[in-house]
Amino acid sequence: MMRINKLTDYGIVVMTRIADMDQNRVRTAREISEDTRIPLPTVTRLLKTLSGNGLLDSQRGSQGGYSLSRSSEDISVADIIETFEGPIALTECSTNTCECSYETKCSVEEPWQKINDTVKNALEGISLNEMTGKNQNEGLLNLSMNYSGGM
Amino acid sequence: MMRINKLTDYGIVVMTRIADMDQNRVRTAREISEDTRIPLPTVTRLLKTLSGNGLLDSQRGSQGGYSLSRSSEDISVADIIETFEGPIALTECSTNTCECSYETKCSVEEPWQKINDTVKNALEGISLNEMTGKNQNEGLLNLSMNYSGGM
DNA sequence: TTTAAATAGGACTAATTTGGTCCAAATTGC
DNA sequence: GCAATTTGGACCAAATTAGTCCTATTTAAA
Repeated sequence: MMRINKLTDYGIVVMTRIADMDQNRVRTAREISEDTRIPLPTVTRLLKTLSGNGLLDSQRGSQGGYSLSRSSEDISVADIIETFEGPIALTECSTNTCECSYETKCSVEEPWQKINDTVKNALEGISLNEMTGKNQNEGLLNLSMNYSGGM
Repeated sequence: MMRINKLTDYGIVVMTRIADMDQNRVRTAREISEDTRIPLPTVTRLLKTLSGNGLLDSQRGSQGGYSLSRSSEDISVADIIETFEGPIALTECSTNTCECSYETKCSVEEPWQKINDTVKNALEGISLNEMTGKNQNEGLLNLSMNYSGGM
């Protein structure tokens, strides 16, 4: 059903949660696990991935924890997805130099590029801040898609 | 990597191939397999799915085969994807009545709706005709995305 | 009326990916 | 030194996906 992975989904939940909380204090994996009810080992892994990719800052040791590496306005949904799934691309064709096994595929390559770009733009346009509860029901998420193609 | 499934990808290749060919004659699974180099059993299955979902017309028996059920301008990439993967939705949350296991997830639901709509619109905007070799390099695929959101 | 060429439907298996857990090491503050 | 954390990586179980195969049905033509 053309899904993002469950872990990516959790990743967004976790990031949203961190963005929602007081920014003056780091959050431990345990706290986030309790808040979100996602099992601790899984949260641990999510946080490691997120900090490894620079979306979170981490502080080790006692009193350590995680915090956003930059403002929630400056983190996009695309950033989070790419952290877990690599470059946003619906087909293999569009990522690397296409090694299509079946010849016809390649005639299809260019349209796919554009499709992917569109999807990517859409996801880059949503900031983490917009995912938080802070600005609910204010119609802040105002996404439109103009298609002016056809023959 | 947020992919569509391989079979869906093949499905698009197969549809593109059929659209590319002479429309006055039906095509057999065997022919399409030879053209695309996708193994016959797999092609067979793809074609069954595509005709079962109304994207192809099928004619049984000797001299039978498959043909587009409507003009290639009237078949979108979204149609093909949905045939293989069901409704286009990046998260489970957005398909059915959300049964989120983790409470925070739901605050995230509405933004996801919009994200999904955007992706869906993008894919509905690409016709099968535009995927064919018929109109290469004519800049026919003119997709743009306007994001007018933010705080 | 028989036969050959097709599609239709569904069961089944193998391969791959994903989700989730766990352990040992390194770091830090008290 | 000790306790609380993150870090890194290995590992297994579960779920999904890809691919194959078999049998029935339909149709055109010899």
